[in-house]
Amino acid sequence: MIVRQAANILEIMEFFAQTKKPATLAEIADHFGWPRSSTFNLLATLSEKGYLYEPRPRGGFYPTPRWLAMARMVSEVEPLPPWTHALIAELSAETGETASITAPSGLWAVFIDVVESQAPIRYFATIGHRVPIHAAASGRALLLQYSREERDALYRKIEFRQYGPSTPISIEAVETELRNSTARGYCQSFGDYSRDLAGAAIPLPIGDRRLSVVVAGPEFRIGPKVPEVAALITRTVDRLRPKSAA
Amino acid sequence: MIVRQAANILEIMEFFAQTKKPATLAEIADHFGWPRSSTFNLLATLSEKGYLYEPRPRGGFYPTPRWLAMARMVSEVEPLPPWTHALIAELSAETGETASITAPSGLWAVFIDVVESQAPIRYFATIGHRVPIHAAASGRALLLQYSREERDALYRKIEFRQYGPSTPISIEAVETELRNSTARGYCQSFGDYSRDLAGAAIPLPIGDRRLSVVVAGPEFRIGPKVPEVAALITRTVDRLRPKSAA
DNA sequence: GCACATTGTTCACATATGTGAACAAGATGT
DNA sequence: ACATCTTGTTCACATATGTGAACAATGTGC
Repeated sequence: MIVRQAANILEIMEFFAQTKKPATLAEIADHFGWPRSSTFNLLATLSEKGYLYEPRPRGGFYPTPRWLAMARMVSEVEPLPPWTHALIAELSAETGETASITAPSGLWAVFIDVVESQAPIRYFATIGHRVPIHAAASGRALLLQYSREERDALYRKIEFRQYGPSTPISIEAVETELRNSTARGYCQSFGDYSRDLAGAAIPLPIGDRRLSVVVAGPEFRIGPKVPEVAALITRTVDRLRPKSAA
Repeated sequence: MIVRQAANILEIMEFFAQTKKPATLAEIADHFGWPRSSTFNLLATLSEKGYLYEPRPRGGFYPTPRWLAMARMVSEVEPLPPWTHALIAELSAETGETASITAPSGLWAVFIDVVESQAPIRYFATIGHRVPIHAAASGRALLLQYSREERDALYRKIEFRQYGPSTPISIEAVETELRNSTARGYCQSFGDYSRDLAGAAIPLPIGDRRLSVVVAGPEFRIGPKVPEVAALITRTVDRLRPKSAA
């Protein structure tokens, strides 16, 4: 069950992150098509808890810096080492595609850092974006770091869906693709989950954390270049990763 | 009406900001005394929206960097100039008390930046904290920047409560205190809102924004020194504020 | 390797919650 | 200064939502 009002306050914050200016109750209500009264309750709750304020009289609401203070506190734990951001920045610049770091989360691979392509047609992904762990290059690069027992535990929960023509829809299909990936030296996907999307990924263990790097873009553009993109990822990781780290 | 589930996800985030480590469903449910099933729904909602993930298998949930990305986006609009943080940092260091920048929000003054005292007994305030605009030194320093008409509009909505012996409980009492503050050169409060709390504040207009600086602490410690603290605030603002700015 | 304890997940129902309609307060234009 | 339009606020009721109990899956100790 999705908790509507919990989701709504995230929507409100995302709205402010986009518009980047104060908004009145009426504007917010209209934007989402919510009743005034419901919007009123939400804004009152956020204000009372100190997360929203009215910068100027009748000038509408805006988030307080409290969000930033809170986000900083949670993010200073286990921050990604700086070289990982440099890594995806460089990969994105070299390839012109979107590059990301992903982490496992149950049955999903979650994007925890993203540098977007600048191309007009591009893979639009944001931090927090999720893809099924077995049906994406990034996810399979995570699965490669699991033991067979751990993977089996996941497989039991997955309901295999045919997202696209090439989606692996059985445990065996996934395991086969993993073996192929090991032989090949990288993971790849051609629309396995998202239509028209292709990408290359490799595992990126850091300390005891299981992460992966992925470069992805429209199939027509990146498709033929997947092997060379994969090679570039490998080379760049080798160069940027400190020798001391595992 | 307070929207419970909206407030709850803020509670969850604050919980993570405090503990700074992943927590399982059971831990969170126990901490708040929530039913497992309700907690499950909340965590599922946050995960689905990309705000929570499970860093390692069966290792519990933790917020994704998406919070940080979002908070950064909203906060890069109208950031406070750097010298304001230097200002309260210096004031806190010099006085040993808590120093803050506040902004108006309807009937409240909201703390938008805070440097806490290091003393064991101290004014504990966080970014987002709110005090009634008419019953606190910081708030009155904001009111001084309003026109009489604007203040009247606020007065109509205030329900005057006797928070402490010295709380101004009428429009006239507030206006008198404002006139005294102007004559005195600074705003002060001795337990007007919070028991045992005293403070000094002055207006701090920046561009078209109406802000204030306040230094506050336990009455027994800061009480006798309020005039000299106020003088220190004024001097320090004069020194740090760029001459070009209004 | 089995029994027990703990954690995670589903579902039907009682009840807490969102909302439409009516009202109040401000803003806008003449 | 008045009438009109827009925005903000309250409240009672219909209904969407939280939750207890029962179940499943996983971890732990012997």
